[in-house]
Amino acid sequence: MDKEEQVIISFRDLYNKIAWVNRLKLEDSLRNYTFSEVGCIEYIGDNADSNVTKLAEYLYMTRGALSKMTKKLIEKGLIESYQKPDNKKEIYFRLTEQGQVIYNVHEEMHKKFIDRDKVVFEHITAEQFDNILGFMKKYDRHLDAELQKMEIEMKS
Amino acid sequence: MDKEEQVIISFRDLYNKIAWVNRLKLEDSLRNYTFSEVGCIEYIGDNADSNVTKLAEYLYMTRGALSKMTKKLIEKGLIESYQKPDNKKEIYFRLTEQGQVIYNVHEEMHKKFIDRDKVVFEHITAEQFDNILGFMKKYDRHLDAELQKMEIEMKS
DNA sequence: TATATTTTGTTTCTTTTTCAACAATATGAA
DNA sequence: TTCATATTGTTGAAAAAGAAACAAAATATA
Repeated sequence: MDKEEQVIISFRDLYNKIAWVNRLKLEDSLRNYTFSEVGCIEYIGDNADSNVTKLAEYLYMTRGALSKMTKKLIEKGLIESYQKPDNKKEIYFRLTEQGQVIYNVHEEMHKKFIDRDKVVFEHITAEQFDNILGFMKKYDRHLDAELQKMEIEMKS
Repeated sequence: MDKEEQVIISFRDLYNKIAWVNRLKLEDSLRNYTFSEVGCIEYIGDNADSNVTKLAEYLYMTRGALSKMTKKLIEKGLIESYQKPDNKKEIYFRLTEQGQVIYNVHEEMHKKFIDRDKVVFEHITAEQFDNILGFMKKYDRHLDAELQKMEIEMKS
């Protein structure tokens, strides 16, 4: 296995472990909400005028799934929907006060995760940080190009 | 947002995008199998004496889910189960010939992904590679310690 | 403008996954 | 050994999520 492959594999395994640990913690402190629901609340709290389509893209789920999820969150009183006078099609969401409480709990947890993992970054220099961030940006752009290729293939 | 947080967020977003792109490609070339099923076949192909419990840990799913999934894969003729003379409880899996075909397709796809992303690693020095791998290893160990802490908390 | 195409959100049906209880077996402790 | 505890795999019911078809509205095209 060459270095590239090693990095990619380690990258995947590490991400999965991080996600797993954080998910356990998160589901422990927000017992009545699923991981997806918390993600949904997080996105709505961070993005004005979020709708089903954007949520689906962010969470890598179908619009159908998010249509149901937002409906449930409205019933639970965590979010509310609204529309704009010039658009009768799109339906946007915002947090209610109760939803904001959940959002804040999530935020706190998120900060705790960052804090918990600070030690790992201890001996990393500013230059190394920039290297890593630069690398990830490059990878991200590369994938965007790949996705565009795939879209073109799909159409033909 | 400080550098640590930036790295973690970018890391998450990048991973999700990689997983998304590769999943689309994979589901396109293995149309009759779900992503989880392919992961299951991959693990069984790579690990001797794999059982429901190990599969569940690897895929971050429940044992129940894998009990059903392996049952289905047996019905489809992709894997087969066996036991050892000295253990009447544990049930192990191995690939059938047909399962090996799926495994090989997955392997090829995996190689293609690595190859597709080679350009991103072009200007990375051997030293940088070691830095990155070292960092990920450190992070991984850190999380293992965290998981152990959580286990101890659970018991009390 | 008129019409075709695309986008958006919802719904129904089906599949996947989880949850939680369970029996069978293995392991550990007295 | 014997008995308590832990592990393993399975099951049925419920929840979560995907797939596909659809209507309504927005956008593009002619």
